[in-house]
Amino acid sequence: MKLRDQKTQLFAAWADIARGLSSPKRMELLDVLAQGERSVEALAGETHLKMTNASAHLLALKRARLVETRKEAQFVFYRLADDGVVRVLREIQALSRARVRETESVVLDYFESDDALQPINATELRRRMRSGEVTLIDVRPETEYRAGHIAGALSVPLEQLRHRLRRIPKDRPVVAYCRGPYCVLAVEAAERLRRRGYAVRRFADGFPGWKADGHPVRTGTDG
Amino acid sequence: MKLRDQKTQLFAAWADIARGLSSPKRMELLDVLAQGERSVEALAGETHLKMTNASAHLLALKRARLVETRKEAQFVFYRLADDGVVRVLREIQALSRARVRETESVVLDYFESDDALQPINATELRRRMRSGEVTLIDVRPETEYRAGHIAGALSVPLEQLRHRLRRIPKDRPVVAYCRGPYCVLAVEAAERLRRRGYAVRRFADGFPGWKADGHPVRTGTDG
DNA sequence: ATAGTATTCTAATAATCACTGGAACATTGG
DNA sequence: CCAATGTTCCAGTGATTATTAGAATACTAT
Repeated sequence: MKLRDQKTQLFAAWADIARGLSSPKRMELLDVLAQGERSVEALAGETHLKMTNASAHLLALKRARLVETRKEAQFVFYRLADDGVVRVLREIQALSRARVRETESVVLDYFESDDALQPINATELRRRMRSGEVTLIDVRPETEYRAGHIAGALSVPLEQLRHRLRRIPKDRPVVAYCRGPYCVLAVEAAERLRRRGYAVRRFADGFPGWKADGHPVRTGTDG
Repeated sequence: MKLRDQKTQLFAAWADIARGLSSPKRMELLDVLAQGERSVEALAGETHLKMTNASAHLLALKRARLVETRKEAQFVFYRLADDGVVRVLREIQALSRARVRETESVVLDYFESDDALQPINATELRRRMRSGEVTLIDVRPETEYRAGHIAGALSVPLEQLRHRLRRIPKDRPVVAYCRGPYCVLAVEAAERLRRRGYAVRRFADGFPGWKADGHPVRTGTDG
C-alpha cells in the first residue's frame, strides 16, 4: 500500500464531503438542520421541495455522512452529524462573502447595515454574560428555542416582542440573536427595540455558530 | 425582489464553491496550490493528470473563483484566490478525520503516531518564537521555502538535513514543519533528528495553515 | 387485520460532468 | 517567417445527477 494511494483516498474522502454540499437545495436543508432536528416532511415544507426529492437529497447528505437519522414512529428525524458541519458551512459562507463583495449584493448590504451598529462576537458576549452586564434574547420561534439555545438566553420570539418588553430591563444593553448571519429576525428585533430606546447589539453567528464553537447551550423552556 | 429569492441566490453561491471542491483531482490540485503558484504543466505533473484534463479542472476551479491566474510568457500560473480557501479545506479535512476515525486508517495512524509526541499549535509556536526559545525549521524543498515560509524559519530541506545539522543548536528544542498535516516530510525529519538526540516537535498545520490564519510569512532566501 | 401516513425505492427523463485525443491559439526563440 | 511549446477549445463517450410520478415499505391507530 503506497503512500500516494493513501493520499488519493484522503482526497476522495474530502471530495465526498464537498459533493454532499454541492447543491443549493442541500445547502438550504443543512441551513435549516443547523437549528435542530427535523422530520423529512418538515424539511420538505420549509424548503419548498417535493417529499420524494427532499428525501433523495437527504439520503445524499446521509451518504456523505453530513447528517444522521433517528426513527420515531413513522417519522424519520434528520440532524447534523457533527458540529464540524456548521464550521465548514461557516467557512464557505465567509469565502463566498469575500467573493461577492465586489459584485455588491442587496442581502449583504441589508445585514451589514445592522452590523455597522456594533456587532458583538462570541468571546465578548460570553464575557459580558458572565459579569451580568447584558440581557441576551433569543428571537426565534419558541419551538426552536426549546430545541436548543444559548445558555442564559431569554426566549423572546419576534412576534411576541411587543408583549414581553416588560421582562427586558431598559437600563442594560440587550444582545439579540437568531438563526445565523443571514437570518432577519434579530435585525428586525434590534430595529424595533432601538426605536423604543434600548441599546441593542446583534450576535450575528446565531445559535448554530455558538454551538459549533463548543460554547454552552441549553435545551427546554428555561434560560 | 423577495428576500427568499435573495437567500436562494446565497445558497446557490455557496453550492458553487462546494461544487468546485467536489472532485478528488481538484482537491489534490488545491493541496498543491496551497504551497504556492504553479504552472498548468507543473500541476499536471505533480498530480499525474493529462495536461488537457488538468487544464479543464483548473478552469472549473477558476469558474468557482477558488483560484486566480497570471500569465507570463507562454505559461499560465495558477494560485489560490484567497486564504479562505485553505480555511475551508482545513475544516473539511477536520470533519473528514472525525468521520473516518471509526473506520481506522493507516495514514491517520501514521501521522498521529508522531503527533502523540507533543504536537505544537500556532499560538504556542508564535509565543516561543518571540522569546527565542525554539529553532524553527522548514523541511520542504528549497524552492517552496523561497516561494513563502514562516517568518523566522530556517530552510532545512529534508534531503540536506544531514549536511545542515551544524546550523541547528542542540541545546534548544526544534520545531519542524512542512506542507501540512498530511505531509510526511516533517514527520520524517522529526524522527531523524530525535535519533540524533534533538528534542523535536512537529507543527502540523504547515505553511499553508499558518498563512491562512494571517500569521507573518516571508518570501525569498532568508529567514 | 385495516386504513392511513411518512418515508424510501424504482424507473425514466434531461442535464451535467470527467476524461480523452486532436485541433486551435498564443507566445517564444531562432 | 518558422518551429516549438504551453495552454485552451472542441467533439464524443460513458458515468453521474436532479427531478418527477408512481409503487413499495414501515409503522400507527383504530
